[in-house]
Amino acid sequence: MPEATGSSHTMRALTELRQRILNGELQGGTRLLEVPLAEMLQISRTPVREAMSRLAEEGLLERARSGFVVRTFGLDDVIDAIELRGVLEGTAARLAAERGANPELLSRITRIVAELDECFDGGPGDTDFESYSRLNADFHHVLAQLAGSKVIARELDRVMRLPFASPSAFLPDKVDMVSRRHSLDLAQAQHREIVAAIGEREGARAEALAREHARTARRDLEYVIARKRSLTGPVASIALIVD
Amino acid sequence: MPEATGSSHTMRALTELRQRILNGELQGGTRLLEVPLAEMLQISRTPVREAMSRLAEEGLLERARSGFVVRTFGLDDVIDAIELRGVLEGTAARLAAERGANPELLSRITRIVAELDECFDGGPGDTDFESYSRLNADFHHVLAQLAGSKVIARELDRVMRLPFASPSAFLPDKVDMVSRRHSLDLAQAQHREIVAAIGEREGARAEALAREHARTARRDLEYVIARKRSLTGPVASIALIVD
DNA sequence: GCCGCATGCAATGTATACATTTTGCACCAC
DNA sequence: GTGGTGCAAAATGTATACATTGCATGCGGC
Repeated sequence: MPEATGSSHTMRALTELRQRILNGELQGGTRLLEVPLAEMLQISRTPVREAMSRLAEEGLLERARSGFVVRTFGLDDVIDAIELRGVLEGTAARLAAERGANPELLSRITRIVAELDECFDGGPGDTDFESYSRLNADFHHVLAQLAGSKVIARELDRVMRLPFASPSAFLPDKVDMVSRRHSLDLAQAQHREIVAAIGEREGARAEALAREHARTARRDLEYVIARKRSLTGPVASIALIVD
Repeated sequence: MPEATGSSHTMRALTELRQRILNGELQGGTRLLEVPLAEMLQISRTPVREAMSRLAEEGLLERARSGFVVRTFGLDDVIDAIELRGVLEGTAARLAAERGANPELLSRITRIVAELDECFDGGPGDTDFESYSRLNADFHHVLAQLAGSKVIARELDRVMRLPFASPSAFLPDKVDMVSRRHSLDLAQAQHREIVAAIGEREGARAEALAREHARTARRDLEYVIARKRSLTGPVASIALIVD
């Protein structure tokens, strides 16, 4: 039985299309036609369809009456997606606190928070952005699982897979590190508080903290927009659309 | 250009497979093989794949390393899905209140609540269950849109499409109407309160009420389980698995 | 001039042949 | 007995030919 999830041509089509959508080459509202895409990628229509189907599942495309259309994201949608992530993470945190979190996961997330601290240890101007970004993603991934609910974790993963709703989408990077270090400090303090609230089984507090944490991401987004600074990551085009 | 969304063979496969999953003929964990399904449905593998892809999008199937597997739902998952619906509806209600709901939608949902009242007018034992169920679905559908957020509405629709998370899944039906009339009365009172809170722009209250409303659905579910009464609707098998 | 139908084109739906790959099973070596 | 390796078969990945369908365009009648 071959891999149904990641065949070579399908995977390439998936990767290429995703990239072209995220970098703005395929703008929102664009209708995707099988034949031209197949010719462009030098493959047959079949893997193109398969790839488009998966991108619809990811939320980057939507099915039209016929075929697929690139989903349109405006500033409102980006803000709502961040809000939604906050709500879902709040729910995950609350349920984890109420039901009692898996001890192994709880110690794992505690360790992640400690490792996040270490990213600042190199010195004030020597923050390890790459490590921070990766560990931050780990934190949110473990948080999604902490409620012990497949349903919650699944939907949270879905929402976080939208690139502009990802926990690291608008993180202050090296360029901003000096002026916006306080944002990272705040976020890290929130990480600690969320884990503490879950450990102390204070559900309501854990939920409120997780929501507030997402609002930090929103403030980072607003900073990016205010500065009209183009992003470097996969969210580049979104930031432009948003602008 | 033909219809990409609802071709005959694909649609038939979609309908048949969905039904066989929901009625338990295809149990959770079952691996779906293209060739046997194509033979069973007397069509080729292509529309079978298309249908399975859409069922994965609906959340009834999940992609395995190879092919698709029927998603497993236990009692925990059903409860979590209802909780999730409550959280999302709470968010929709809160945002609608905070941002100001679309007046047209607000009057529409107000009217739906009034029409729900009329379902009881026929007399104590003459409640129109069909109408109530339909109007109840309408209420929740409009509520999903009331926040004016495509992102929220989309995710809410996704969750509600899971048959056991639908607002009408465990509604007391004719059989229970006498003994469980109070459940419908409570739900209807909550409908009114939610709309009122949104109209009065009390976000936190609207959110809390919507969450509480979902817990009514959870109590209905628990009643069904406690009575070990098999359901008649599309959720029949789920209720059995749950049991 | 306008309405309506027919026709052609374009795009996706469907079927099927073939390629690729995974996986289960058996056999052999250790 | 256990583990690994290889082979075979089954299942999906891929390509492509053909069917179907919806839309646009143009012509003809009214």
